[in-house]
Order: sequence, then C-alpha cells, then structure tokens
Amino acid sequence: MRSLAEASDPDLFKKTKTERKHELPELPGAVEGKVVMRVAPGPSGPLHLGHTRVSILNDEYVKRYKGKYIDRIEDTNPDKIDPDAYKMIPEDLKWLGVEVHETVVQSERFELYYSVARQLIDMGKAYICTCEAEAWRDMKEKGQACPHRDQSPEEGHELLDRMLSHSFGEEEAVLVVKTDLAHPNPAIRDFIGLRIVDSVLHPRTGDRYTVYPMMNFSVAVDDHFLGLTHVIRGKDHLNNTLRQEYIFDYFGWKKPWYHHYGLVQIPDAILKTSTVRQGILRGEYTGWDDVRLGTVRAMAKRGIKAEAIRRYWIDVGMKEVDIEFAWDNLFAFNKQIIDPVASRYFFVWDPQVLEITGTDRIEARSPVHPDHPERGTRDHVLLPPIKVYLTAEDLAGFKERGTVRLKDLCNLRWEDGRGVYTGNDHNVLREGVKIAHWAPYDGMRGEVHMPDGTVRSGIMERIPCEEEDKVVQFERFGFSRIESISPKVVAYFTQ
RNA sequence: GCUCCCGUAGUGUAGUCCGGUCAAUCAUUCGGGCCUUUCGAGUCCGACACCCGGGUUCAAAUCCCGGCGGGAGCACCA
Repeated sequence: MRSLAEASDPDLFKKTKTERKHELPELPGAVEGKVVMRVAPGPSGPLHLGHTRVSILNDEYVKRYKGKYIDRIEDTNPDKIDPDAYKMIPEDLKWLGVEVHETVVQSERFELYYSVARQLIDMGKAYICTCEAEAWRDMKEKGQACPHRDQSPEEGHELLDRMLSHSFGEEEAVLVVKTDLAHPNPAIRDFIGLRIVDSVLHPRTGDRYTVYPMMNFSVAVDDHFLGLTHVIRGKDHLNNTLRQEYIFDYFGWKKPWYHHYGLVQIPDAILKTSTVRQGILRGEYTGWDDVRLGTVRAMAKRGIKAEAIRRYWIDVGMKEVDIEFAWDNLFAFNKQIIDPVASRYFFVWDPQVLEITGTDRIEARSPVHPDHPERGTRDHVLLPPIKVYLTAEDLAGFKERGTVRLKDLCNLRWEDGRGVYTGNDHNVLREGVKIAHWAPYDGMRGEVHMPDGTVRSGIMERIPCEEEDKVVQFERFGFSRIESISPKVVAYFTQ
C-alpha cells in the first residue's frame, strides 16, 4: 500500500522518509498482538506537557505492535484528587491521539490489594508495623529491623483485620513489604504497602475504604494482574521499579520489560498542578486551558497540534539522559503541520489610520494561501474617502522613507501626512521599496493573546466564521488560533 | 552520607552493545544568499560537538581505569 502511495506522490515519500529518520527502536520481546502497556496518571488535574511523553511513547509502541493500551487512574491518595480529573484525563489522552483500550481505576480494586497483602503476610514477606513513622524510618536508615518485622502470619492477619475494621487511626499502623534491610541502597529497603487515611473522604469511595495501597504496592499488583508486558516511564521511577520487582519475585510473576527515560526539564512552563489550581481559584488564570500554562488543553487552545507533540517526543526518543525541553523544536514540528493549511490574513497591531489620495478606487486580491491558489482570494474594494490601517511601526517607516508598498494593494508616496497613490507595480520592491501589510478601515477589531499573558490588539481584515477554532497566519506576525470572531476577533498566539 | 542512572554542537538526536567506512547524522538555532509581493513561510549555502586524563590497539565517540560534571531516589506522594 505504502509503495503505491509513494509512487503516486513523490513529495509524500520524501517527507515520510526524513521523518522516519528518528524512529523509535524495537521493543525487546515485543510480539505483535501481545503487547500490553499503560499510562498511569494520578487524578490531581488534567494532563500537562510532562505527561505527554509517557502517554505518546507507550501509545506509539502499542500501535506498532497492535497491542493493548491501558489508562490506569492511580487515585490511591484521596488527599490529592480532583474529581474532574477522571473526566479530563481521558479527554486529554483522546486529544493527544492516544488510543485507550481499557480504563482501570485503582480505587475500584481495594479488595484485590488486600488479598495480595494477605498472601504476602502468609509468605512472611509483609508485616504490620505500629511503630512511630519516624522511628521506623530511622531504623530502616540504619538497616535495623523494627520489632514487628518478625511477627507471625497470624499476628499479621489479625493486625491487618484491625486496620481494616478501623481500630487503628491514621499513622497508627501500616503494612510493610519486606525487601532487604541490608540492601546497600537505602532507597529500596522495606517499603510501605498499605497505609490508613481516614481524615479525607475519597471522592469515589467515600469512607468505605480507609486502608489505601501505596504506589509501589498497587503498581506492582496491577502491572501483574493487568498483564503488562512493557513499562516505559521516567527515570524518577528507577528505584520504584527495584522495589516493585520484589513483589514480582515473591510471587514468581513474570516481570514486564522496564525502560526508564531521562527526566525532562521544561523551561518557562507552569506545570505544577497544585500551583495552577491555586492560581485558577485566585483568578490569576482563566482556567486549566489558560495559554500561559503547560497543560495539554493550553497547548490545544494555542493551536499546538497533537501530532506536533507526538513527532517531538518521537524525535527525542527514549534515552536515559536528562534533557531540556526545546520549545523551538516543538514549534518547528507544529509549523510543518500548520503552515501548509493555515489561511493568511492581515492583522494590524498598534493601528494608525492612513488616508490615501490620488485615486478613487483600489481593488485588492490576496491569496488565502500563497501555495494554494485554489483556496481563493480575500478581496477588498476601497472607495473614497480611502483609509487604511498600518502598524505604527510601518507608518513611521513610510514617513521616513517616503515610499511604501501595501501588500497586494498599491504603492504609495508620502505627502503631507497622507499616502499618494503611485500605481500598483510590485516591481518597486526590486528598487528597495519596503512592503507593509494593512487592514481596511472597516476591518474587525481583534486581539491576540500571547503566551506570556500580554494582549496585542488592533484591526484585522474580515475573517470568515469558518476560521473559528482554526490556526491562521497573520502575515508578518505569526500563527494564531482563532477562538471566536464576534463581537470581536479573539485569537491565541501559536508561535 | 548511601545507592542508582547518565555525560556527542545553544537545544534535541544518530552512531557507542559487535572499535576502522565518523575530520561524526538529522532537526532546531544562528549567519548569509535566493524567491513577480507576507512571514517568525519556502529554498540554498555556511557555522558550532564526541566532559577531562591515562591505558589497550595499527586504529577509540565507540573498550578499560581514574577523575570531573549533571540528574534521581533514600516519603504513611504518584
């Protein structure tokens, strides 16, 4: 099929060929139709740029091997749950083009975690600890066992029963998974598997369950029972993987293939969910999609295409080196996508009126897209008194040089604060006459919201309503996504 | 402090496993040229890198040792 397409469209072939340059490597042990992968966000808010890497990388592989993609909502910390996130996360994944085959919510699986905990107690691989948190940590730091570590399975079950029946309060008892207290890496000595939270109600389960699994516990259990074959995630989980592997080993479960890519430092991005939430509540941000934010919905609002984000992460790949997120590269991928389709329009910021004399009728025909004449023209007829808008900067330049060409319209000579019509021969450009864009006197009021929160307002030529929600190019300004057109044009700057 | 991971241009990346074809790839960025008319568009040309030091070898970005540098974890967060 592809060779056919390539033969009929050499340009297409050329493009795919260069893009393929940075293809992701094969996954070890991947069998077509058998691959199961996941994304596992905590529902504290919508997805942000940082989440897109793990979401897309896993999706790429699932698609390549025709496998299964699981969206696992890790809502085991009732203190950090935004109920709206259960809805926003799937929306964000969908926008990203991630194809989810199954959604799993951890708060629906308490019984499973409890039963695995019981089995670990039976095997002598877990114990209930009622030490003070700090004392337990100190002992662990020194590689010492706490007094509960060698309790019998019977005692363990009994104490777990008491945890489950609310006879312990918060921080009074935990289930600890044994690893190796002598392990040289203090990060992976015995870790907590279950804890009690009864001061906060869970938005989904209320007060029905107060014994919550900790991430390393529920992740190991779910990765096994959901049949994960490959796990790709950030390097920050390196030590977590080591811990989780103990549980796999105790049960003799087959471990997924793990890969940890390097950390991403995203410059100039506001990502932290708690900060954003506060900002929204205080009215500093308009919402989760405020274009100053690094959320997925902010990207969408700005006119960043999901495909650009995807190409960017594929280009970055899976290396373990820590990297700095390069907005320029993302924008470059985005430009590849939007430039061929974005309609061109004039937007005059800092607008100044210029009167034109020496003619009583001027017609302008500008292509909607210079590379696609079939998309038609934007036509303007100017009749006396002829007035147009120029940017303050262009007007000053005109005054200084004495000449200017208004794009697609006419040439002008500066005279007594007005522009005198001097014809429409664009060859004047070869003589060094500068070109400027303009907006008709009866143009639309419009504003472009910049990612830094500033607003550029001015006059735009008439923009048809079908451009709503589309990315256009304001010539000599940049790409912007049109949010709404009436009563005035509101646009968000893309790049 | 302990443990682990990593170190190719401003940024990202290919190559590192299986030394030579690597005076090192591609993209972005930056500089310059071109284009019967925008541009932060397109196109062409150019610029910039193998962390350092030793060793092995005819030959090292690639293997070994040491140093230096960066990052992560050591949570009753995920």
